Amino acid sequence: MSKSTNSTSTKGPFLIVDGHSLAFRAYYALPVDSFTTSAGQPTNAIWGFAQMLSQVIEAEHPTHIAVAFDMAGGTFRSQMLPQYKGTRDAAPEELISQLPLIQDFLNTMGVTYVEKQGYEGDDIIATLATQGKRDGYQTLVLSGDRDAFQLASENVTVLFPGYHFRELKRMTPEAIEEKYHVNPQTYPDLAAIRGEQSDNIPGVPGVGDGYAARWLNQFGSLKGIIDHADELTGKKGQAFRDNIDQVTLNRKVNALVCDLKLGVRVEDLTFGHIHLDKVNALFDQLEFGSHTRNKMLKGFKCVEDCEGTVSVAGKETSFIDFQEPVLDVVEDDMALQQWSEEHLPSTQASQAIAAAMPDAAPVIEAAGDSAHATQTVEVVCPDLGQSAWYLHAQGQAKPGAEKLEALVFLAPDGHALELEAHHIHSMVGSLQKIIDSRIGSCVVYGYKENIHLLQAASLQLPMPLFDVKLAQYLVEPDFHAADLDQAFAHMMKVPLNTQPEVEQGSLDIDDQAETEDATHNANRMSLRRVQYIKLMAEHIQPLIERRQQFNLLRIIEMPTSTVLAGMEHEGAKVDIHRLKEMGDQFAAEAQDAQNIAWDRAGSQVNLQSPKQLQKVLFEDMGLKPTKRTKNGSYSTNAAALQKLYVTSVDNERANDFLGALLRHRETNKLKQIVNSLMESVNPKDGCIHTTYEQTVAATGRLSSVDPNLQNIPNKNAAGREIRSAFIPGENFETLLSCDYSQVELRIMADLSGDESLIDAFKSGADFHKYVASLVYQIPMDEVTSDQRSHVKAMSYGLAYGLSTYGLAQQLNVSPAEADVLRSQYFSTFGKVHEYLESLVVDARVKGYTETIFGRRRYFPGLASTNRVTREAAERGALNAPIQGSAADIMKVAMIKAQHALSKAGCQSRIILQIHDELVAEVAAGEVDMVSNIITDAMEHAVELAVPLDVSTGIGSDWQQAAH
DNA sequence: CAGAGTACGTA
DNA sequence: CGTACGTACTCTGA
Repeated sequence: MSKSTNSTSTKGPFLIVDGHSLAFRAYYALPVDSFTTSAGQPTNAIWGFAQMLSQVIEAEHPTHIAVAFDMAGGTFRSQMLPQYKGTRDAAPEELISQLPLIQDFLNTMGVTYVEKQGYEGDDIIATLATQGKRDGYQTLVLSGDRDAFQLASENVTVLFPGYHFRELKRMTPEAIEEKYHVNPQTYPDLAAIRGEQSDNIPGVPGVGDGYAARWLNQFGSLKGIIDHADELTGKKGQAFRDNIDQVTLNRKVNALVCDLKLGVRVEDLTFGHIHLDKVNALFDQLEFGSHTRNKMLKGFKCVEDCEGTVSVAGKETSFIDFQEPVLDVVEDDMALQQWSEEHLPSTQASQAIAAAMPDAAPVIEAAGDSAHATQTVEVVCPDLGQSAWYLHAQGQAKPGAEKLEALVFLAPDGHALELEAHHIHSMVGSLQKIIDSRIGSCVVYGYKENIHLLQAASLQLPMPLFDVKLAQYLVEPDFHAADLDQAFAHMMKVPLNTQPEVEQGSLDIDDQAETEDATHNANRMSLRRVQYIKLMAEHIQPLIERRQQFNLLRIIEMPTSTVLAGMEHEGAKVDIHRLKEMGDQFAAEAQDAQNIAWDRAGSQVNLQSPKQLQKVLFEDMGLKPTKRTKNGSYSTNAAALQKLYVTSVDNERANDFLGALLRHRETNKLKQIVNSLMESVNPKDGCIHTTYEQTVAATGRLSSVDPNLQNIPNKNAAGREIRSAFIPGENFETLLSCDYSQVELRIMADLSGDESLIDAFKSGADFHKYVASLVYQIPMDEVTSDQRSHVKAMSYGLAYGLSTYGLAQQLNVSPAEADVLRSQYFSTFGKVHEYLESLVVDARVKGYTETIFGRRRYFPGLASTNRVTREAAERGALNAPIQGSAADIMKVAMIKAQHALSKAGCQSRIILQIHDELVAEVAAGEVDMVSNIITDAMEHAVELAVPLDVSTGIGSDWQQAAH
């Protein structure tokens, strides 16, 4: 129903769409990564466009629609303003390629689109809006271009996408006045003063909407301000006077032409005849999924005269259906038992499902038979809708501070149960029984978080059937949602925080504040979230199935969650006094360095402010800058400072300053690290409980947050000292550290099948020295340390897509020398070269890369016409399968190690993972056994063509355990 | 007060 | 002009 009924117009609404601006907004609002067909055609813009159009049609029921497009080539504006780019010409190729598809889409929708050489879509819109007004239509202009605001009037409303693309703001004259304090007619004056960054139009520097509006209201119009320019005070006034020419030009450019000859009449632009079969055919071609498609078509379907069935692959489907669950109440154990028997899948059914699922450890044994685990039998995931129940735990999942607030169950029959904390406590026994007996058919969002939450109530959560969060990570590793709600919004392509039961709610700008009490609200959220999990699970399960990633999910990711949850829960013990000592010492050194720096600088510069440092170094001291930052300013990073330091020996004051600054940088950083570690120590147990993020790193690695224990200094002696604060826990004796040597290179050797490299690893000799002797064709004992380190850098650079330029810079040699090294290297290891090239080629063909366990990462950037973008994607495609396979292998090793430790009845446990290193705390008398178990698990996580080498060390702290 | 920019720690 | 991360700090503009 139209919301703009307070007008004298009776016809319409007439919807005018700024095609290009909308496509542009959609393109940048939606990740192109997740919207690309298997043939590499990006579809994010068309999807967003269609989605937005559908939403507006559903909400506004327009009777007439026109879509205006820019045409390629300049306009009269680009002639007036040289830096003005016709927005279309400035668009990225990935967007341009979608414009014809958008027009195809409009054709299938029976929507007319209009373009005119030499003019922009804006002018067409202005002309149509003028015609609509003249002919008595209630008119809506859908545009992300603020220039359209000048068209707003009693009968013309501009629909403007907000920060979130799908949130439309109704820009009526009143709304414009409220936001900008000027009327629509004056808006172009304001825009001319302020400028328009997106169109590359500079305004008056330092003057924003506020000042512009103040002046406009004081003098009535831009012309008025110019006439009284002398009266403007302050810096901003002067800035205005300095830029009058620019502003005048801006005003000419942003005036819209409203009397074009378009050859169409509004009455001919009727909307209503949709070619549904063609829409479906196009959407098939674009590989739009069923949920998203139906959601989108829902809007179009409500149009009268529209016949046909919305179908996907010939199958009748329904729209996203938020069926309200039946919320039951149980007060005691008995009722709970009864409820579970009545509504949850039977124990037998759950166990049958569980029986069909392999145990993690044995399957990994099977997978370990071959590096190419994708060839092992793929376990099939049962259809979730029929046989699964859903569990959602609400509360705080931070390790060491876990708190369970509520548990929500959703049964396959639509019955739901919500238990609050006090209930849970009194029913722990029966709850555990229910969970244990039916875990085989349970679906969760975030297994690891759920383990923590349930543990807070003394409940133990065995491995469920399916984890939506991990599944989503496997399907779209480059996307990371902050929470369940965001994940839902993203996966289902619906606006965030929209009440599912309220239709068309997303177009309201005046949200009514919820006045219900907090508890009730929290309950409603929990209930909604468990529904979200169900909908997401049903959406994502077929995708996992189609990609054959259920094994990866079941035998690697989910068991990894178990291991990580344990590590996080136990934490790593630290010597707090030792930390305090070090912190004080670093603080004193930093202070000392700062005093010297301040003395030499002659002022109290903030040494942590690059901006202030630039002034001191390059202005006051007159040093010659070396490197620029990407922003154009002069870099003050360590590398740049080091160079300055070396070249300023004759300038004592500057030299002293730089030396002190470098020292301050280093010690201050260490001070920060120590401080943050101290703040993270849990006072209850003296341990640091990090959180390992299992769904963040796009390659499949883990990351560590709050605090990050994967970047504790290790390169310099001073920093490495911090590791000595990590000690065994109370009932443990020593720390054991095991790390892989050159895993990534070994993976490359295996996957490339390069005999020379394989032999290099099999030889067991000093690897880099051995490789150097091959590359330089000299005996091993003649390899110089320079040669060894150059070859070492080359080897490591391989997996990063290192350029010869970068190599040269790192080795401090000429690019020519680096080039020679590279060709020598590749002629020695020809298959490695071929393999690396093939990674990129394959990724270009398939659109994604794959690790040895079938973990994918998509690279839409490979098809980009932008060199920087494309080459970055190429390096990513080179690196992802290698880094990712190493991550897979480490995960398998962790699972195996933990399995073996518990099987052997060891008390010892893994406490840290740093990508290629595991740290364990070892109980008395277990050193040899644990060392063997972990080493074995790591060495035999998979069998490659080369051995996996693990080096180990023990000590009374982490530093000593290093080797 | 959030976000961009810069810098820097790890594998 | 080297991949993958997380954190701390400053400065700026809504």
